[in-house]
Amino acid sequence: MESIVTMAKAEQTGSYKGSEKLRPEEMIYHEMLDAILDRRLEPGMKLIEEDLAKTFGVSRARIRATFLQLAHDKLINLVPNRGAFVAEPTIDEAIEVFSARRMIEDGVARKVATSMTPERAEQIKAHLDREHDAHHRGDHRAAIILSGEFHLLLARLSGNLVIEEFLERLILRTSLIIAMYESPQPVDCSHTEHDQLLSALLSGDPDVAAAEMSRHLDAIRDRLQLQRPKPGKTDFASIFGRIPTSEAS
Amino acid sequence: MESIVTMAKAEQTGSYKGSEKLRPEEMIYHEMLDAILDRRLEPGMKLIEEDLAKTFGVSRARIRATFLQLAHDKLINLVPNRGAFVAEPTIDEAIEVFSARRMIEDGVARKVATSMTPERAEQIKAHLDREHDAHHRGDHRAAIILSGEFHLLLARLSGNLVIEEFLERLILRTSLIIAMYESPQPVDCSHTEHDQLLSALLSGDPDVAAAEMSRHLDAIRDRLQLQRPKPGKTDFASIFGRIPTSEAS
DNA sequence: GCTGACATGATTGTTAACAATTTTGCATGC
DNA sequence: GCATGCAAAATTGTTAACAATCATGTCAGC
Repeated sequence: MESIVTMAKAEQTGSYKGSEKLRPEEMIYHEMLDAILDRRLEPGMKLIEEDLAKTFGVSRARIRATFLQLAHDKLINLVPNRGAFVAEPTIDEAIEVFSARRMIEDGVARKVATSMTPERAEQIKAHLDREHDAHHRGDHRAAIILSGEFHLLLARLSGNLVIEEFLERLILRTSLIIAMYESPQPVDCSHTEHDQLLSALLSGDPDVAAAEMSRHLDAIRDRLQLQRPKPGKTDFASIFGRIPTSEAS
Repeated sequence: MESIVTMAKAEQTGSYKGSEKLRPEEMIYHEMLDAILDRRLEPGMKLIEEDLAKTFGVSRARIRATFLQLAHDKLINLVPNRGAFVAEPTIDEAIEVFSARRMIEDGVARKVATSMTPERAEQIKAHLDREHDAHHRGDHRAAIILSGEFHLLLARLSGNLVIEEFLERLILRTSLIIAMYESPQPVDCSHTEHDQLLSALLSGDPDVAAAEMSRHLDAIRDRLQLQRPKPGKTDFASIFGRIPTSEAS
């Protein structure tokens, strides 16, 4: 899996679709990923097998296999005999994802800080340039994806493939969470925070690096509107503040 | 997912098979999991769809879906047009799994140590009793599984579902690694180490707890024979100490 | 005796049709 | 007007057959 990387690469060149020769199964997975993170597929939306099969020109069997992958990454929900729905991460889930990330990425920051080399520093700086660029272009979506890839880059530099893969999944979930809960006027300051993070990493002090990472992740979380559930299309319970018992309007 | 828990429960009562009414898809997943961890399915073994389908009395489609799940947990390898094979974790993979576990479980130990209550202590002690019991019964397999469940219990007490699920996968992989690389005469002292871990957790000091956890995980790893690859059935390269070029006997 | 092409069998990949289930719409009765 | 039951449509779940691919064994040629 290197979806985020692939996506970010595509962001640079423009469109993601068909920019590389992927096997159809991977292509479909990435297309759907793309659509979910881009909110063309809204949280809660029903995903009908046959429609998707026709859209992509493949059989339902392949769609079902893709569903299993997406469900494993918790980007969709699979309900027996009911079908597949774009995931709607709850506030509790969102909080747990950030908590898990802090737990893991503290360790990542520690390792990266204590194994820093000029070469690696350059790698990180090069990535930060791309982030700044996307931000100044006003390309919000590219900024979110590159921001995720920044964290993935650090995981890679930490030198543990297992952690890297796991974090990739968490970052995808985070992107979905951000898409769901971001403020109406997105105050996207993460690129500044990434600069500060680089400084902390360059200090070589693992405690400083970990503290900065925690602060950064908390900041992302706190910029979200995690106070009340953002009502989905039919979330009457939260709209009217009570458990739905009948269909009263 | 609560496979390990389910399996451990079954261990108590005796056989795992069919001890609970699971949906057939879950049943098959658990049966295969069971067989892999129990080494009835040896690492590298080919898994033929039709044979398994007949064995379990289901269609190939369901077997294929199960394969996707197992492959996602890295318990089998899926090779296009070739089929499914029981995973053969390499030494490097094994080391990375332990490294990742240390990274995560250090944090788990910290959290559990700082949130200990008499009730939770009792929960842990009760589990340790079961471990000792299995050990004195000489039930090696139950001991391995309960040992894994001990770590999973701590993850649960740490209060993060994301971490818990991730760690469950890593523990499953660890079980496979242990099955592959354990010493001929298994010196299974982990139950003693778990006692020490409990002491460290009860101290309430997060640093002490984390240090003990690291020591424990390193100890498990160091008890394995991770120096040279354990030859599979047809690993002539390691048997004869050279690259295979022809079929010379 | 060894190499390589070829045919054969085994296995995976794919498709389409059928069965089971759920959802939707409509009519009926209160 | 509203709930209930029923029928129809839509959708998922399952199966079996077919196509494509890979592994194996055989045999001609050198």
